[in-house]
Amino acid sequence: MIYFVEDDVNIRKLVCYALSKEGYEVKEFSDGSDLKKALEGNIPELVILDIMLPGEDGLEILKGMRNEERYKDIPVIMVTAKDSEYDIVMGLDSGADDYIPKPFGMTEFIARTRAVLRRYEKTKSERDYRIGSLHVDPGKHIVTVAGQEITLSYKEYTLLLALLKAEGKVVNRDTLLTDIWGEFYDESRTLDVHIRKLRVKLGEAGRLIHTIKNVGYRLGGSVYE
Amino acid sequence: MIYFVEDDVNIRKLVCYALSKEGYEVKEFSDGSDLKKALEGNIPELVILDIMLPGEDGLEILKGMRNEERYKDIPVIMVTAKDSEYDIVMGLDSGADDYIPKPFGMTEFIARTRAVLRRYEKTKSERDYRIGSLHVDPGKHIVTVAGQEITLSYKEYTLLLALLKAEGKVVNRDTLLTDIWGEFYDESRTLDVHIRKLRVKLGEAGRLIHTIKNVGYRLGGSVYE
DNA sequence: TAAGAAGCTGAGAGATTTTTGAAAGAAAAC
DNA sequence: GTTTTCTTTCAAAAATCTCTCAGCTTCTTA
Repeated sequence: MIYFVEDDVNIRKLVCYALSKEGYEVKEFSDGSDLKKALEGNIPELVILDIMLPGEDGLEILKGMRNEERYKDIPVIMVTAKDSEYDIVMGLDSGADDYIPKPFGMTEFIARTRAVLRRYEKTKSERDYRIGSLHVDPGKHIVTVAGQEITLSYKEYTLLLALLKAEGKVVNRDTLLTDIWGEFYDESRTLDVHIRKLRVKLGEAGRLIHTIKNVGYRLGGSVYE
Repeated sequence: MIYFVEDDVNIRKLVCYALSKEGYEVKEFSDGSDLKKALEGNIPELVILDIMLPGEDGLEILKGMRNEERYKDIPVIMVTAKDSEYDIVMGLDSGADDYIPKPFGMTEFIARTRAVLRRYEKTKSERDYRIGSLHVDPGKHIVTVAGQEITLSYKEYTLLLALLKAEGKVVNRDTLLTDIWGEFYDESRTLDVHIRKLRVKLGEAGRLIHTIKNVGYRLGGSVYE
């Protein structure tokens, strides 16, 4: 799913048409506040942002996104008529993944979109995780230990996935807390309790979760795992 | 290290100057065959390729790189005077990470370079340290000596990392004290005690930690280490 | 070679951090 | 509206870490 933010109706329709003809699903927005509402519901694979917008401009929206844990990995392409170098530099430095100056040809537009998505796919790749006897299929939402299906609650599952995504690297307590609980819980034992439940439910695979005192937790990654 | 391939001497010098002033190390090449030789010796962090080149052109070089396992993850920026859409599309579709049309301003050039490198850094994992039989993976927080995993406490680990980061250079007692403990501990034996624990836990690799009396400690860096 | 300085060592008290079991509070299912 | 399940809190217990102390060793130099 691609989110496209642009106030000019003609351009919007044109681009959406072209993108969907290429097989992409697109949702269009005319300003930043609409986009924000939509982001709360769903995380798109790519956001294409006009810099010149009524209300909050594209750069500000971008900066806002880069500061929020949930949104900061979404690739963003900036589009604008102001093709002064200054804007390009600002956009790239604020963390845009690419920059397309108006007027643009549709072919170039599509190509850049595809390039950014390709780059993104390379890191993400939706696949199963297998570590020891643990097997998780994120697509199907199924967790298995030694062939036995395990039922996890929502938080437990989210936590497990957060650890899996790190691929054997340590995940900070804070990172987990803010990613899963949203930075409110500071001094609470909530995380520990959930880790424990996970360990228990995972049975023999529970030992894959390592505590790194004063830092966080790590799933797998040891020499023999 | 950035590899920059461009046949026009003036542009080459200009860009190299600008990049090195930004703190990047740059090696310049006037054609593809020179680049290829260099690639065999070293993997750079980024290759910047002119499309128009004597001999093999930039697009072909890029395709060649993308087909070789060793080279296919190196980020590539294409540069060219032909800014027809066709070239852009071709460049991006062959797997270029960005595209800069000539004539370009230096600021934009640098910004795009920085953006691509930043993106790349994000995927590239932190480097491991290997000295003798000691192996430290900072991402996983795992320390191994001769293949055996070693458990270190937080302070021990932090101390080890501080020594490793110095890459064989001596680290002052004071530096260690202030970096790890925060400048309060002046006359205490705390540091000595932790060094000792490290040495003991590291076993045979413990001898890598050298005491430099009156100065501090050094990890590795001796002729045969 | 003796005295002083700097670093090493083993033990252990005190502090910190994590784990745990139980239970209250919320949310979802019935 | 009640039951069930999930989530969070709480406080005690366990595990582990950190730092200090005091005697010992090694090195330096006068």
